[in-house]
Amino acid sequence: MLDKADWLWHPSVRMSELPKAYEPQAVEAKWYAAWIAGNCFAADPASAKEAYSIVIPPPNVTGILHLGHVLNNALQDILARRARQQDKEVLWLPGTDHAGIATQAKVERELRENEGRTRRDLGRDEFLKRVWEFKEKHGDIIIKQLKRLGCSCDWSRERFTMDEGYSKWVSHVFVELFKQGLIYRGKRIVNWCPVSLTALSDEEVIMTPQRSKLYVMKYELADAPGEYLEISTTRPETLMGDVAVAVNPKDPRYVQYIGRQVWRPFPRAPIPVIADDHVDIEFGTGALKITPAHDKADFEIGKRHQLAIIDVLTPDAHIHCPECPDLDGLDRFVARKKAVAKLDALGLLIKVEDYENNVGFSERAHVPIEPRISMQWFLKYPCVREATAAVANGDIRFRPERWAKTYAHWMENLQDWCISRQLWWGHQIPVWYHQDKLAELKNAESLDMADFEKGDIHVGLEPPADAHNWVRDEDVMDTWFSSWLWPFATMSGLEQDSATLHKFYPTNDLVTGPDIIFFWVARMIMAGFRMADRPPFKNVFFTSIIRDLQGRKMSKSLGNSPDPIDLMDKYGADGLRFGLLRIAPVGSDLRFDEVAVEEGRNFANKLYNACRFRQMAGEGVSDEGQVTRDLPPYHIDIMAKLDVLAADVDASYAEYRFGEIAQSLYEFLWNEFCDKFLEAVKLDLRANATPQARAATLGTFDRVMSRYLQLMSPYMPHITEELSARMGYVKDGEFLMLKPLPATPLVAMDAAAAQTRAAAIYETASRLRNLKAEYHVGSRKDVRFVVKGAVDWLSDQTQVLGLLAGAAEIILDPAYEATKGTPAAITPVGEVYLPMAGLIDMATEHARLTKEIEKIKIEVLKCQGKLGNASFVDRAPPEVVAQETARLKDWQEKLAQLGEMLAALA
RNA sequence: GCGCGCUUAGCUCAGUGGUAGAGCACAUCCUUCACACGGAUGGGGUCGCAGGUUCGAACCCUGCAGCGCGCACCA
Repeated sequence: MLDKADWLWHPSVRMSELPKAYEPQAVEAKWYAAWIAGNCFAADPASAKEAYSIVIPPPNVTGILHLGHVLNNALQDILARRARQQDKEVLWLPGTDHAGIATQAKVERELRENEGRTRRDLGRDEFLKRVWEFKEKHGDIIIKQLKRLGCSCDWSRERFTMDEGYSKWVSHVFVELFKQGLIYRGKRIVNWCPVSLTALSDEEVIMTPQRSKLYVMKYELADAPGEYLEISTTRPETLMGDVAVAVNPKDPRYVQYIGRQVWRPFPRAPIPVIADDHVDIEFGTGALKITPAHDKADFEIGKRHQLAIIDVLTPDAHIHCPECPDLDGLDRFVARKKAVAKLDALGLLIKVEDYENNVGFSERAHVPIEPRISMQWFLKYPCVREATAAVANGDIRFRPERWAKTYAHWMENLQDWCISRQLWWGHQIPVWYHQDKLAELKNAESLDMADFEKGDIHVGLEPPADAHNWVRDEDVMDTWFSSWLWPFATMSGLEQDSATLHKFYPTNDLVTGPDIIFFWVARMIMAGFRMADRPPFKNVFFTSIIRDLQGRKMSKSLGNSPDPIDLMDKYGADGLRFGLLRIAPVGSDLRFDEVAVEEGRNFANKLYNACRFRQMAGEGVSDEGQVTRDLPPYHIDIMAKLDVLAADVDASYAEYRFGEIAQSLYEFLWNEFCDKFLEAVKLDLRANATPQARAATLGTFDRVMSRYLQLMSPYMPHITEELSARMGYVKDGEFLMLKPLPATPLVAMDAAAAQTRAAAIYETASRLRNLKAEYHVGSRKDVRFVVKGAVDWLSDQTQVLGLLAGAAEIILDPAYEATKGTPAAITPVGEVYLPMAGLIDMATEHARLTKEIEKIKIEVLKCQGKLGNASFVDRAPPEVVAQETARLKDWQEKLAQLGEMLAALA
């Protein structure tokens, strides 16, 4: 048994003695600790209950929480908590990702800044030791932050993509796919990041429009001095790697040149003019220089024409060309300028045009990537057909559905995945090369099962027995090559946790951002089929991408990304969750405004105060007996509305319409429960109320509130748990979060008649308040209304109506003869009059109006002063000027109106 | 070039065939014993534009414009 003394509300502390404003911080920490102590988040694979599971999209192990995480994880928490209320056995499996490039880059930067050393200075083993230390130091920050948010993950099952068991799976899959012939090694053009010094997959390259230049130059024909071929290029710095000039065979301008040679200016050498269909006749001059080492298309053309490959760039994108000493060693962009100057000096530069083209940038290092030939490992995706079909036929359902199209399109155009990275932090490729064959293998064009079968390489989970004769491949695998196994591998170390896997795989819901649909979602689906013959999840919910109010993506460099921890300090975790969820649209991006979180906090406060009111109003003597027709209509009405709310919430969950749920919960509590019901029953809670009325009212309150708190619990778990405990809605030692949802509605009878009456009273009260305001007695409590032609049941409700309308008395007078000019309104309960006699004394009213007019005149002058001020009009934002202008107009109208009233009095 | 979204009040967004909505902001009133993180009242919208379908269109269809995103190409 857990010790409750330090966290449960002490009975001697009454609500009424508590602060007027809800203070979430202590409450949230207290309940999170209680849930952990109560083992509330643990998933039991042996349970007989229906299983419900989610795996967390693992955040980067050294990352820190941002708003995207908050939205994403709040949604998962809501789903997990809702499933527990539906009495399911819930597993929300947490963990972190080793994030190869990101983490390694962080440690390398720290190393450089603190010690002035590089990873190579340390060597692989020592460096990896440092990364692990870094991970130990920073690795649990984001986990702690998720706990602060209230996430109900089964922390006993926390996994890391480089855990021993997990790593074994990664290698195992590599070995399997290699033996299946889907993984091979080859020399290809890859996306090379010259800062991270590694290959990248196509998905890690961000195409960005750039303002650049198109250079037009000319190469002299070798057999016809003085005759030139014009060529356009954006990359003159690579021309030392040119091995040909290509033209389209259908281009009449150039047919005569095909098969002849032109002079490459530097290093000066003759290169052939070749014909290739790839060349676009329309573009530039229609002649294309071919640099197979530095362009993907050129590489293909080079292969078709058996051209040589001349690599003129180093891995960090400096020129390597000893034959051109003036360029050798220069950075690629410096060399570009120099090469252009050289061409110009040789008289070969014709013109330079401004030109916009797309340049691929490294996702992490934010520099242009370099197409580069290198030896890399590639994967031909497995189970493509099954994975494509699963989404197309609805076995896996995407929400919003339109992402299925994006997925299908990508699946149809799959390119082999470059899975090797020239990093140290990650899962090292489980391939060993035989010492004797090393040189040979290094230069091999490709490497696959054939080499394995010859015994030249070893591919396996363990090193070969005679390890000293073998050298292990130095590369590690792409991080996503481990994350794509996440749903499966987290539930099964190599020593299979078959019970967990059996109970909780496949998972029910995946909640993630649409930006990683290719990186992660699609690949997980393929891996799921490959590993378990089944899709890894049934539903994928794609969250909104969070932007700032200007519509820009949140980013560290823009500084437009609020720290969720600050927001939780200010507004509480519940306030942040609820506020964010309430504005999250279904299919589009979300523009974040801190005001939303403030509203979340305000809402928590409203809820807290509604409960505080109930506790102040009476001890726990509530009558929760049968709901009968004898109850006042307001009671039946609010209970019926609660039933509708529960049904609406249910339907919205089925459609994953989370914002709608939050909105319904918000409106019910604020507009229906507090503004209407609580106001209508206040009389019954006063000291002079009958004990029966009082008990009935407390009974209705408790029935509605206990169910309401339960419905709200997944969104605002802490405050609802707190209030349920304090109000006695859950027993000591039990938890609201584990309490199953009620199976039956509150109101079994037909509530229509009562609801009609309640609605009529609320509607009438609103009309009467309106009437009062219109006649400038909005704040007066001493008004009397007279109802003529009242509906027959109104006599029972005059007190409530008076309270709601802010009137001293509601008089039913079928024979009432209103004096001419008496304010009146037609209401659902009859004609209502507001006799003004005695309400307003001529002299006081005259004085009031005069005073009012003086005040307004000053305001008018103020506005006129501002607007008459040229610098204000010039400098203030247009909306402020418009606002002032509108204010001025308002004041002037008011002034005129009051003037008329004053004149009428006199 | 292909595809997908979006366009409704000053702002952020709901609203899918029947009298235009919410929150915030704004204006006025109220510190009345749950809550000023509150209550009441009010002003404010040719629902991007143009056609079409319909008794009736913010909603369905077509076209156009603007904004955003993804993919492909880019010498």
